Amino acid sequence: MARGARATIVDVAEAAGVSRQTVSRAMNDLPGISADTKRRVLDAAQRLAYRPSRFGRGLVTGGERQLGLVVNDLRNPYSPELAATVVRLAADEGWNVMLVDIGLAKDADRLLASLRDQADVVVGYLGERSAGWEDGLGATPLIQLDPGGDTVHASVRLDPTRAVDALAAHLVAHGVRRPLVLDASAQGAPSARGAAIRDALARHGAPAELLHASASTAEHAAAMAAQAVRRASPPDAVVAFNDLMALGVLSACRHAGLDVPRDIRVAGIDGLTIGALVAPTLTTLAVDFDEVARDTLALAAALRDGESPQHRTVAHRLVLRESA
Amino acid sequence: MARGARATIVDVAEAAGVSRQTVSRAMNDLPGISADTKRRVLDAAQRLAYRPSRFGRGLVTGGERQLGLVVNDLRNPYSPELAATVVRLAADEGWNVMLVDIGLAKDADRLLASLRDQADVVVGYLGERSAGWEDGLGATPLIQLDPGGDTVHASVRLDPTRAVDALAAHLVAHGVRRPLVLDASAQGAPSARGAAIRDALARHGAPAELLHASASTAEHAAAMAAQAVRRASPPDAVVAFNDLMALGVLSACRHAGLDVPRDIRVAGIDGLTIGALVAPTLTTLAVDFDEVARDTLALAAALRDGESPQHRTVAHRLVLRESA
DNA sequence: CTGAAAGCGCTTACAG
DNA sequence: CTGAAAGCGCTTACAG
Repeated sequence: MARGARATIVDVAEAAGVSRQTVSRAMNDLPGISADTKRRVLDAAQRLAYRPSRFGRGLVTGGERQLGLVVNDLRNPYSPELAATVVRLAADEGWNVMLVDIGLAKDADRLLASLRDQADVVVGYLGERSAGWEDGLGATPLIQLDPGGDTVHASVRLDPTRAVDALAAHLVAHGVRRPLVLDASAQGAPSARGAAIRDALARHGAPAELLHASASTAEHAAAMAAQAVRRASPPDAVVAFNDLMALGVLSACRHAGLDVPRDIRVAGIDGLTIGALVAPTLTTLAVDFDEVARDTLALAAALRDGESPQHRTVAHRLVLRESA
Repeated sequence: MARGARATIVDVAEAAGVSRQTVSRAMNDLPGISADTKRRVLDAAQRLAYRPSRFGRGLVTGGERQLGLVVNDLRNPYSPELAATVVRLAADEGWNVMLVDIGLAKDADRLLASLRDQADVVVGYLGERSAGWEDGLGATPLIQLDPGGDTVHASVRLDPTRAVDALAAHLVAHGVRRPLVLDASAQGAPSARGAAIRDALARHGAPAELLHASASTAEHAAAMAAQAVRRASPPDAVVAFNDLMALGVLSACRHAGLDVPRDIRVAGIDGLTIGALVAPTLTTLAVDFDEVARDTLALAAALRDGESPQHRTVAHRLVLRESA
């Protein structure tokens, strides 16, 4: 055994004076080995700090299933809430989860290659990088989470249609007449959900102004909301692209001395846990993370077994709280 | 190639009419292959949906470094904030991160075995499970995050001492006389940080009442705080075991019609991002996640290279905001 | 209860 | 530019 190199099964076999497969028996709690021999082997293993190579073992056993989970920015609580659910359910079904934050990555190419090589199935939000990723992943199966357009890959989509309609009806019923939709999209064009909200409000008789934030952060949203509420004819409701932005809006309203929901109503999208902790608690269109995670794992299992890509859809649910 | 089985390098070689190492050259963008041959190989690979086995490759290349990150409960934002930082910095240094939530796991044994086999180094909060885990991990190196007592493993500790003292001084200077420490610990005995806060307050002339929550959730904290503020002689400050509990306290105060910080001051520990978004913004003892993650990765690299376990300490920092 | 042989899927020298 | 050989570290039958 070379100095500094990791011990292999052969090193342990030599140290214990047995054959390789006897070492394998001892390490894996297999039958057909005397207690005495087993102890001797385990002692030698410990002495050499022996750890079976996951590659050697995986080559013959097939290895464990590894799911590559790609999120956009773990600093938005949406990502960890989803990741938490996926990690929990994945563990129950025997998948390991390799977590990759593509939003913060300096070296996206390396991460991509890493996912391609290390994960059996990749699942995630690719956003506008979809095209490049689809190439970079090669033959590694991909499940797209809420893809913008059509996709040849498996996908789990979110459908806000019904919840958006319910929210619009609720707002209008409570007297909202000048709603502002605080959208977020890199290109400056309305996002799909931004457009859906605007359309629903219009249908219910309260045409909305549409504003675009260049980044979907609380800070951006707070800054834009602070400006909007200072105008001569301020909005009487703000529906934000996501809960994080809605929190920023709440913060701006508070600093502007506005009472929510009396002076202005605020709603977000995502259904983050934190929305129930803030003051006022946040009305939102909630995603059922459990359902998304379950669907995702079902699709992943199918892909891994060589089945063709499937598609699922999860609907948002209107959760009325204090803010709207 | 068997029906349903994954294509191997040999299948591609046969389909393309070349040898295995020519396939390897094509797949890995190595030199010494004609453009024509390469295209033919890549075509065959695509046709067969060929994906190089990470085990076959890892066996000869040594494979990528895999860090097993163990968190206690991803639903507490502390875990994802830490995970986010670790994932980001780990990616920069070429580590993959396998994320495991031990708090939510049904089958901790399987997860442990999985970690032992799949990760090169395991890092995490083991809490009261330390003993069992240390055995279960076998020879896989472990870095304990903020271990309670002494440990033979590498560790990154958090040290609240100075920040706690600064907080106590601040509270007392602002007239606090009847502080309540809302602690959390499974055994009902004061936690290390609970005791540190109590001692610091006593030193500064404001002996505190110590209350134990059985779980460190916002809900538990809210319930206990709601009771405490209803008493004849309510506390004039609450320092919570962590930010999540402090958020629960804020919520309880709000529902009780108390103004924070005028009627009662509230502080937490952790420095969660969300603390800056709530109303009022939360005073806290912040952990520098970047420093923790950097230290962790440094220790992990050392362990992987066979060096002996090291120990680091990261100090909390008092962040004064509106709530105290 | 123990061991000799074969093989998992890949890459790395080395020949040609 | 291409291929035959060896070997990475393990487990799975199969003999004894």
